[in-house]
Amino acid sequence: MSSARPSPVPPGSSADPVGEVVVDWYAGAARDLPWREPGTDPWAVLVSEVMLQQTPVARVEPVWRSWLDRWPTPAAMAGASPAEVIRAWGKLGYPRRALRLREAAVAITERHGGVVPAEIDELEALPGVGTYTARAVSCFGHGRRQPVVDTNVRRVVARLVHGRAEAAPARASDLVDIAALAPEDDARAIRFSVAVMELGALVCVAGTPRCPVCPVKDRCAWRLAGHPAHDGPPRRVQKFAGTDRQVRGRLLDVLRAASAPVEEDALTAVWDDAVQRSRCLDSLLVDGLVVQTDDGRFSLPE
DNA sequence: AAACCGTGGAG
DNA sequence: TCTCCAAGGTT
Repeated sequence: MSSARPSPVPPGSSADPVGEVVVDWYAGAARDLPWREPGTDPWAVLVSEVMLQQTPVARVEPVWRSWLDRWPTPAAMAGASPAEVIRAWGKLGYPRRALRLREAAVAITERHGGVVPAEIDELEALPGVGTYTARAVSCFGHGRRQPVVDTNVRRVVARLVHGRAEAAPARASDLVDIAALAPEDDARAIRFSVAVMELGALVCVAGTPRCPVCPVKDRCAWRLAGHPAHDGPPRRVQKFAGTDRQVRGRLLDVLRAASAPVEEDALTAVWDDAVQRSRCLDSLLVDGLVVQTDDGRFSLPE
C-alpha cells in the first residue's frame, strides 16, 4: 500500500517523524472504504464527505452507493428535484445537507462546467462545503497536498502534541499545526491527511482510547503525562428527545413516505404540542424542505 | 459565537 | 435505561 520512502532513520525508531509513523501504520490498518478506492472521482468524494458530516460510516455506505448510481455526476444531480434528493437521502439525518448538496451540484454545473473544483476557495464557495470538506475534497478527490482537520484530527493533536484529553474548539491555526507534522514527500503527506483521521477514528477515539495499539504511543504527550483528565469546561451534549429536531424529523418522515400532498391532520398526529409542531413546520418551510400546496396541504418540494 | 440542525448504534 | 457521540456547516 505504501511505497518506499526517503527516510534517513529506520522505521519504528523514536527519531522517526510522527507523520511517517502514522502513514506506515495506516498502510496496514486502514479500513476498506469504498470512497477510498483508487479512481474514485472528486464528485463521489464530495458526496461521501457531505454524507459523513456528523453521520457514521456504516450508515453512509449504502446511501452513498445508491446516490452515485443514480446521480453519477454533478450535472445529473443538478437535474433532480429537491423532493427526489430528500427521499434519496433517507434517514442519514440533517436533511438540509441533501438540499445543499444538490445546490452545490447546480453551482458546479453552472460555474465550473460540471467539474468539481480543486481550489479551496472555489470549494468553500459551494453550499454546505466548509473548511473541512473543501480540503478533504481537494486532497482525497483531487490528490492535492492539503492539511485536513476534522474532529478526529483535533483530538489526536490535542493528545499527541498538547497532552490534553480532549480536542480544543476548531481554530485557523489547526491547519498549520497539522501541516507541521506532515511528511515532506507530497504523496506521503496526502496519505498522512487520511491517516491521522483514521488514527482518530480507530485508535485515538473519543470514548476509550486504545493506547496499547497506538503506533505513536511512545511519544504521545497525553499518555506520557499519565492521561490527565479534561480540565476545561464540560462540553454540552445536545439533547434530542422533545426538541425541535425530533419534531422536524417526524414531520419530514411523514412527508417522505407520502406519495401525494398530505392534509395537516396527518402531521398533527405525530406531535401533540401544537405550538411546537407549528413552529417546526414553519421552519421546514423556511428551509425549503417542505412546501404548501394551494389547497393547504403539505409535501416535499417537487 | 453559541446554538441549532437528525438519527441510530454502542457502551 | 440513558448518555454519548459520528469525516461539520450555518447563522
